[in-house]
Amino acid sequence: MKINSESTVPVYLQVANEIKSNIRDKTLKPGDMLPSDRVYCEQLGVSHMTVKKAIDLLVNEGLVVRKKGVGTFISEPKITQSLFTLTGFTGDNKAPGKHTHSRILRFQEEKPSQAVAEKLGISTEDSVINLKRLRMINDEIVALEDAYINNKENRYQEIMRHDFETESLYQVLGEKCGVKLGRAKETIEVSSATEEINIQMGVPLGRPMFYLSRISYGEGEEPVEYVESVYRADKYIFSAVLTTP
Amino acid sequence: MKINSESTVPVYLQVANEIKSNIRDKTLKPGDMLPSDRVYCEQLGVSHMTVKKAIDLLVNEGLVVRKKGVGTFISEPKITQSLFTLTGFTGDNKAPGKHTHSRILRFQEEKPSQAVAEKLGISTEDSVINLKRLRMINDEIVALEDAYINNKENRYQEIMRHDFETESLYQVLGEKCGVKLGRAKETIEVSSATEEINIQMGVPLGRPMFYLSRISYGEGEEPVEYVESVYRADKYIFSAVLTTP
DNA sequence: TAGTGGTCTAGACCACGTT
DNA sequence: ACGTGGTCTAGACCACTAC
Repeated sequence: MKINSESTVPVYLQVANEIKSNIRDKTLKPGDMLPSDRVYCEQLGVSHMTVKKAIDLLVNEGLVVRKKGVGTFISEPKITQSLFTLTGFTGDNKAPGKHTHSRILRFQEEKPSQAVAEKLGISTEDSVINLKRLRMINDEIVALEDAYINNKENRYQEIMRHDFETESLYQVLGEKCGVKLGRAKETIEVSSATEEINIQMGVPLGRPMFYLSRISYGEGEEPVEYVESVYRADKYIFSAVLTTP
Repeated sequence: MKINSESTVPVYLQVANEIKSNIRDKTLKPGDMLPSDRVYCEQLGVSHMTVKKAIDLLVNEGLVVRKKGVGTFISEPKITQSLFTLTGFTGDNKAPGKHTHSRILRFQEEKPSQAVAEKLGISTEDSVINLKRLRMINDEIVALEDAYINNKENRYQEIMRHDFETESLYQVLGEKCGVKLGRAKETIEVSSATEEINIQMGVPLGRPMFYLSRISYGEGEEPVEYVESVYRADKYIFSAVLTTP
């Protein structure tokens, strides 16, 4: 447990590696608390800022989680989710000891923005249903989903009569609206948490996040929904089974 | 262009937003250089460390790129790549004014590790061909690919006779080995750049990266290759077309 | 040589959660 | 009240790049 300040390797990196090996050696388990920043300062003889930078590295790797006023903890393993399934978020996360629910942030019929209208192949005078939900697993916010359902000619008006805190959108679409989703185009990128994400999801600013964008089509190739989602990158692994045509 | 130090909004965030709006207002184009850290310090009346933290935010968002001893520059837009295509990296990035090539880091026949053998459904006594390549677009390193090809009973020995700095692995597999890839299982997660990535790809430590893992199967459902890839998250958007069975 | 970004310190103050 | 992490400073030194 020594820092070599003569080394070309930055001190904060030496500290980060030191803590990493501490984690491995002592076989700390998920949920365990680490020594505080100040303890590391004394033990390693470096400044507060340097320890902070080192631990920030581990946070961005998803190894540990910091809680203001409480401490730093070894984080839980990541969740694996299919990129696209008919069951969606709800069905995808059915497992023993794991319960999911949603908090609705917005649920209304409206006229689409130009961008949304283009994605759905409709006009800005048509109707869409906007459903914006926080997604939770075991009461922890893990994702934010902002869905726009193509409601041209009020074809899916039925949707407005459901409660999506508990019901699954895909289930209602399939069972009540008679739409089978056959195909989807999806893009995935990484960006950092915006102020809105910070407020809505409680994720610190600048933390890397998955940004997914998806257009789902019915069996007749007509666009049914356009979704923009943000997932916590420290908690998710996405999986896909791909076939070549 | 003022900083309100009384605000509950952290100064570094105000600075980051200030710079963001500067970027938008002055319509700086990709490749343009930003004012130096010290200029921002004076203009905004904040310390070096605070400006650095603000700009680090933008760097992690992929908005700007820092070059040691040179300056900070507006970054180029992201590359979109399919999650899985038969053409692979080479074919996927064929576009006017865009040329791709590879640098081979390792290319050898060997006995697989336990982990690789399991993925390919073979024994550690069988043979695999390990092909590790840096992937470049316009001479810039954008990915590192580490592929293990199932060479049980020397079925694809042919591969060793090719030069994968210029040739495409999938093309050789298809045309010379008579293997058509029919299906693939892929996982995608985000983690930060390790020391190896830092050295091999020249990406600063801790920067978020896409980590992809893929097993590709031939038409007879036998595993053909196992690949672990790392992509620069500031440069890539992945896209997929998904179908429900 | 001059300018750039990168690291580091010692100490300050804050907001937060637990006790 | 106390300990936690979060922010911020003023100044220092370094390594790198360009001229």
